[in-house]
Amino acid sequence: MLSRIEPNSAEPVSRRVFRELRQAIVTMQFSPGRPLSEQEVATQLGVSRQPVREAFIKLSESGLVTIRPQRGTFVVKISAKQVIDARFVREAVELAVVRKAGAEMPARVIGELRANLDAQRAAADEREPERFLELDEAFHRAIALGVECDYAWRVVEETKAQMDRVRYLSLPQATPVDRLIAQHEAILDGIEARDPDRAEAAMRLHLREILTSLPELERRFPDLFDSEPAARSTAGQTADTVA
Amino acid sequence: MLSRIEPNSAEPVSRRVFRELRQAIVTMQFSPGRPLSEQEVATQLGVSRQPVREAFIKLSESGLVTIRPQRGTFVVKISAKQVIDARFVREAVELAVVRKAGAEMPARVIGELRANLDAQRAAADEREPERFLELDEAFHRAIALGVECDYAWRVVEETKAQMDRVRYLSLPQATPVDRLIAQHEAILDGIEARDPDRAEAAMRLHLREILTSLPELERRFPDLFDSEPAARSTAGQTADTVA
DNA sequence: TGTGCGATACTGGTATGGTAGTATGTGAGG
DNA sequence: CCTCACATACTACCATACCAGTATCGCACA
Repeated sequence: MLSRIEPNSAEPVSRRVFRELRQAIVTMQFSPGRPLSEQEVATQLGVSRQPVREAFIKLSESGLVTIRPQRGTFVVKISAKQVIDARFVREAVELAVVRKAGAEMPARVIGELRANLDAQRAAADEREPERFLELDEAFHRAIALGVECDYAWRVVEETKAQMDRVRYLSLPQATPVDRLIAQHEAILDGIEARDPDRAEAAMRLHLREILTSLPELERRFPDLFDSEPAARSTAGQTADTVA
Repeated sequence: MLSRIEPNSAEPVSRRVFRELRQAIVTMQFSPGRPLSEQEVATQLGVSRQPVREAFIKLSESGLVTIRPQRGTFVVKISAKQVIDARFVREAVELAVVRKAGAEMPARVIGELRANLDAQRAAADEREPERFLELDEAFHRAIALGVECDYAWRVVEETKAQMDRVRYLSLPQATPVDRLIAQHEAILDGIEARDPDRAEAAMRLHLREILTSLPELERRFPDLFDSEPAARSTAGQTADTVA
């Protein structure tokens, strides 16, 4: 399941473990609810428990696993509320970003985005959904970084982690890729036309897309979803302020 | 400087260390640029290096320290760009939240917010700026949680970490607390009037406030600020996608 | 047959030792 | 006096060992 970590040096082992596990989780190779043992993962990857432990900490910070002391570490189940909340934040941030892009996106980046769009079409023609997902992410990232919203993109990336699992879950089904590409084009048109309102509207429409498949998926895969939306005992470090 | 960690049990030591250090950093007890040694912090707190190390990891995830392998761990200097970026995200999220609040905030929470506002005035009268900061945070949090935007608040909390250091830095100077309270009231009025546009406008005005003091502070405390905005080598886990 | 208790095999949390890499300071040579 | 090499004192990283809880399973007993 997990490939052994070679002493590639240069990059810390803990980071590699983190990347490996993160990838496995968002691509649904590790089912929600699955227990992850420090010991087990460590032996499978051929490293000690320590780096694995640190990777677990980062994953829990990202909200992908929950660490229950003395009990175990588990891949968090997909929570409809969590996905909706993440989408809310993502929409808020990306709308602000795309407005900025509509106002001041440099021409050079617009060219890159056009090229990316062509690549998306190619990936769609050749029926390579995974490749399309990569290009999709790159498209959104290029918009954010194009107007120097690095931190904003970092936040979006985190919210995406939640939503990506849903996307991978809906991959086998017919994904209306053409539809998504058309939406991307509308966004880019708005940016190129220097029309923040149009760009924002197009982006808003685009980001609503994921909500359509959510109820269907929750019905089809009930055991992958968190049954009750209560009990948020995740990572949330509480700033202990008073009322 | 740091109080020893008593074996209070129940709560993991690493979490307590994290809270302690985080507090020390955002309140500027630990100056930006200051080196933090695992060994040193561990002995000062009377714990082993391991929990300290884990706390460092969480702090680096929050962007409050940078871990440079084999070199050292340092409190990150305040970066004007970083603050501006964080503010951008915070504005995007909180505007969306306050719009939602303007549409569907339950009356009960509005009552709580009124009470909080009174407490803010009391704190202002009694010249207790730190208490005011607590109430300020509680005010914003209550708005977010009032419309069940838990995750959104979590994101805001993270962005706040960056901005709070600036606030603490500007505390000794005359802080126009009355002005802030008036802005809070305007926001709440907009919510109570069920007028999302008004609430959003008030919130936007409010969140711009921090930008006013930033250049002044950067001029007065140049050594606390990152000289050049380049070299973002923070926590950013890269999703290695192609162009 | 059903129930409760206890041994056992886990879990994550903490402590500690060793290693590789980096900065720094010092002394020799120009 | 300046420059460069090398010893030394750090650093974070990784591995290992031990600890304190938790769940589970089986056996004794009602």
